[in-house]
Amino acid sequence: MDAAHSTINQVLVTLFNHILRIEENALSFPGLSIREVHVIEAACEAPDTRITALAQMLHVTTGSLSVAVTTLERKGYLLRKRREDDRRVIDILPTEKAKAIQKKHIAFHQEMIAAVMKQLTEPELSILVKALHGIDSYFTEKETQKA
Amino acid sequence: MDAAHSTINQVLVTLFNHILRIEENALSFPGLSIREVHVIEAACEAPDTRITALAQMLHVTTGSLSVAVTTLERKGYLLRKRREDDRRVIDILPTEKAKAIQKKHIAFHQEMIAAVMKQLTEPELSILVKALHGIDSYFTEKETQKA
DNA sequence: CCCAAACGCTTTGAACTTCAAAGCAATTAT
DNA sequence: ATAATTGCTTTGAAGTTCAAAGCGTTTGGG
Repeated sequence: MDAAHSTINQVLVTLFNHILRIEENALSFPGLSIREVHVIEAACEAPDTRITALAQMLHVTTGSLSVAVTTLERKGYLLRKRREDDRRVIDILPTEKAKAIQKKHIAFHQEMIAAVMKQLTEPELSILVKALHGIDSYFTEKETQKA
Repeated sequence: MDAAHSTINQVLVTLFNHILRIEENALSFPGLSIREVHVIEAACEAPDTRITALAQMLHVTTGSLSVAVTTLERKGYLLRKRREDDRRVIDILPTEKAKAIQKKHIAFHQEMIAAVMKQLTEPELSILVKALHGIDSYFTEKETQKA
């Protein structure tokens, strides 16, 4: 492969690995595993969402999520609320404690984006967005093929 | 936050999640978990590496890696080779079967990069590389702070 | 030279995560 | 009414990870 090819590959791979590990550090809270933090975040981003839907977002089975919600409820981060119009359905609600976690996550993202933008001019930024969009739509296509 | 800010955040987050899931699909082989595939890849990228060093690369304990190597050896992907000059040390070697897995991983990357490059002009590409580098160095800095 | 300390890997036991499948309660359709 | 479906929970098994203990090998101090 040619030089540009290999450069892009390199930088994408290392960046990706970096983000994975840094996010793990940024999102480590005492008494919470990474998985649990992800559940909390999903519940914050989509409050009043039922177990099944939340499980789909997180790509786990409802059984797995049910277990996770139980422990997070016990730890004081989530609440179960039975729907009155259909009492089979249970909505998940984040507590204030959960929202505090989410707030730190958002701050982490803000900081990251600010670091990116600081280094680029206006036109460079739009090229970056275009490129990332392009990559993403490629992947979206790929994924819908599989499914 | 302003529009550019939120756009970049959006596209980075969705792209990141896409890559995570797509790579899981692309790298799913019958009889191998994602973790196992990652161990195989590390062993291919750094052949003749001792257990301890490989464990550090993968960010797991030597105990965990020892277990993983045992099962991958049993499945025919890795080999243990005791060093003659220091018989405490064990190097890990990939078998041909492991290299075949790695080959598919590389092909996946090639395809991904090709998709990116196809959508951008030469100067756009260099801006992308610059931007990604910038993000990465920001993270590298962050990480060394923690450590 | 010998023995203690250090080193490198493996084993073990516990904790956690996840899933598939079975179970239970509520709703819908026949 | 009651059978089928839906939504969530429970259960049992498998996989992953870690800390700590264990075992063989090497190194260093006396």
